[in-house]
Amino acid sequence: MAHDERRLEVLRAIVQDFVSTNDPVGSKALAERHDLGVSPATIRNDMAVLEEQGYITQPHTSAGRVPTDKGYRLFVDRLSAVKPLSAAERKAIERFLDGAVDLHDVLGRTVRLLAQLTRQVAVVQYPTLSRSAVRHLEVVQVADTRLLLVLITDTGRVEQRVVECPVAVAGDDVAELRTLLNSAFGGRKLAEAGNTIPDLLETAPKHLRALVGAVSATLVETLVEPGDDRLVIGGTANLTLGGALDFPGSVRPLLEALEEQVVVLRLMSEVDASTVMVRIGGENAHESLTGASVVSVGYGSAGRALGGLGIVGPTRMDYPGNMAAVRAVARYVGQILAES
Amino acid sequence: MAHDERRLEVLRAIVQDFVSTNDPVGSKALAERHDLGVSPATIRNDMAVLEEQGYITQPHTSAGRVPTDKGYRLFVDRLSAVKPLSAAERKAIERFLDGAVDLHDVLGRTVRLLAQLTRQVAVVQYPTLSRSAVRHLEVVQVADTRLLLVLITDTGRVEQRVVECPVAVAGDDVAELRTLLNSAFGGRKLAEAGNTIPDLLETAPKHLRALVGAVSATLVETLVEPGDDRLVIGGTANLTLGGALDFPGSVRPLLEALEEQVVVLRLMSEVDASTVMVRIGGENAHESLTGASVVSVGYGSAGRALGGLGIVGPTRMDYPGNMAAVRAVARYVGQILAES
DNA sequence: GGCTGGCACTCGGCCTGCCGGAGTGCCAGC
DNA sequence: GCTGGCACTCCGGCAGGCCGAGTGCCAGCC
Repeated sequence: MAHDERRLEVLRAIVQDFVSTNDPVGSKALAERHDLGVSPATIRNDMAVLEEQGYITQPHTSAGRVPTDKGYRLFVDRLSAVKPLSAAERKAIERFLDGAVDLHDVLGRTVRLLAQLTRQVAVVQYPTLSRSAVRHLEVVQVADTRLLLVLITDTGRVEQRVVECPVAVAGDDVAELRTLLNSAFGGRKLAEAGNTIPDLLETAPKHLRALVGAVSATLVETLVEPGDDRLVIGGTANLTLGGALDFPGSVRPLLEALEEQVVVLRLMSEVDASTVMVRIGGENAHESLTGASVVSVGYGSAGRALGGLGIVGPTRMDYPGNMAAVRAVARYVGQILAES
Repeated sequence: MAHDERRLEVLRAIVQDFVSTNDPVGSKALAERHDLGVSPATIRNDMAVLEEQGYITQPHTSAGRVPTDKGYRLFVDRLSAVKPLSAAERKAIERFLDGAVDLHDVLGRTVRLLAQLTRQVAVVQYPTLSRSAVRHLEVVQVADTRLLLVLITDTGRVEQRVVECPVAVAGDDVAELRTLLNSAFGGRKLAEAGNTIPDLLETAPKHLRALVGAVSATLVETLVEPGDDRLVIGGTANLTLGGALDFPGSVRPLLEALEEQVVVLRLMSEVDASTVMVRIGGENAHESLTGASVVSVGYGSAGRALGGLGIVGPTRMDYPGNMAAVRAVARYVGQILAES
């Protein structure tokens, strides 16, 4: 029905206006700014229906309307077209990310870029260890019974762990251990590494067994634990952009949740490499995020999500623009990591 | 003179009261809360003098007095006794930092600990590369003409760089290169590494010269550039603790400066391992910090400062307490890093 | 000479009442 | 089913007045 059509059009107009002005939007202003072809009075009727259906709400009588979480949801699902990035923005992405010297640098630049592009808080997860493969394992002796195990993944991530050995380690053993480990784990996905350990223990020369056992135990602990996933966060200053308007309960709990990382990591673990995920306000499981929206997507190459990245901001955000930015940045990061 | 004595005592009382209550403090309240042995009227006279000398100021007529930067400076220099940490706090430091698995973890815990202890923003610098020594250099081939150089320092820091080689690298060359590099740089301070390069180039087997050249160039670039120093920041949520009172111009510029890192890195480069440095308000060179105070100190072992750590907060802070916390944490971190 | 109590003064914060504007809901008419 | 008109509501800002906190100054006292 043309009737419902227009009502959705009104909702779209409300969302757009409210996002850009940050003021509750009234029927008159809507009629002026948008070519809806009807009078304010008619719009009022539509608004009353929209409010009854729960898509919009009034902060108080005689204020304009504001979209609810449900309203934003409908907007994102049905009313927003994908907004292509401007040429300048594409250029900025390239300029920003090219010339990064290592993974740390790539992700650091990514988070700054995303924050700048979207004017929101940006979050980038390091490539998940469990989905990465071993490029190289290095063993360095630091003391008689203490080794430093350095893991280098195919995504360029480097992790280190100190391994306490049950017995003193001879100098020659280190080299032997190194080749042993690399031939056992090299090229393998870390998620599968656990399976090869029994084999490895069996075939290892006797004098190395204890050593191999200790080292592989550490290795497995390091990668099985999802708590070892890392996060880079940037643009927190953007939280204060909208004054106290965007986050009525102050930005404090949000900052705390971001620093805690646990909450955000859980979010990132749900990403998918092909579709941008949007969680609006109350859709977020964790309480500290119920006043915020999260736009996230996985990055990686060939459909394999290495990790997630995204933004966190007020529910009053430019969804189409931010979704486009997040997707574009993720693609580019995926490319860069595939190259190196 | 007993006269001046008391005036300083009044200043101390003002600082203490203002820090704990966040309200401008008046003569009457001062006389009640502190045993100054004189009447409010006398205190008023002293306050008038202190104000004339620039140690305190009135936000407006008929409000109490508030210390100026100069007042805090005098307080820190002459009026504050070192406040020993409570047993519980010492315990907390140990509990928090023990059990860290690697450098990243140690510094991450440190920053959380400091933020929690002081209720301010905490900043921890990674051990400076130039002051560290090479524990091990690892070379991994990623492509025909591309090597991954991994540097492990004696402080447990791991850095990686991709090296583009002028010629294709043979598999055997990698192992040779590795031993060569390690015998040349192993155990050496990175700051001196540059000097050994000419020697190294001369003694290197001919077929490796180009390779060695490329690798050592990357190595030097990595360590000479101070921009490669890293920072961990935590507790930014604490900036919002005092409401809008502590940072009238909003916390925005401060958050931006912290994320920028450059400003903070410069601060950290000036630390000294033996004395806690306090910069109050306008004493900070950078404009974004003129409304804040910084308490910092170097950490390390045996007088050698590996890096800096500290806190950033409002000028209205508990200087003695924060100085004690910063010093204690730095000591403990130094110990832990010396052990590993 | 320095301290003290008293007193007049200042000024910000808060509460009150008031008004205008924005926006709504409803209704009758087209 | 849309539209113009109208009465109603309620927020936000403004002016005025009061109160309290705090000061500066002065005369008197030790």
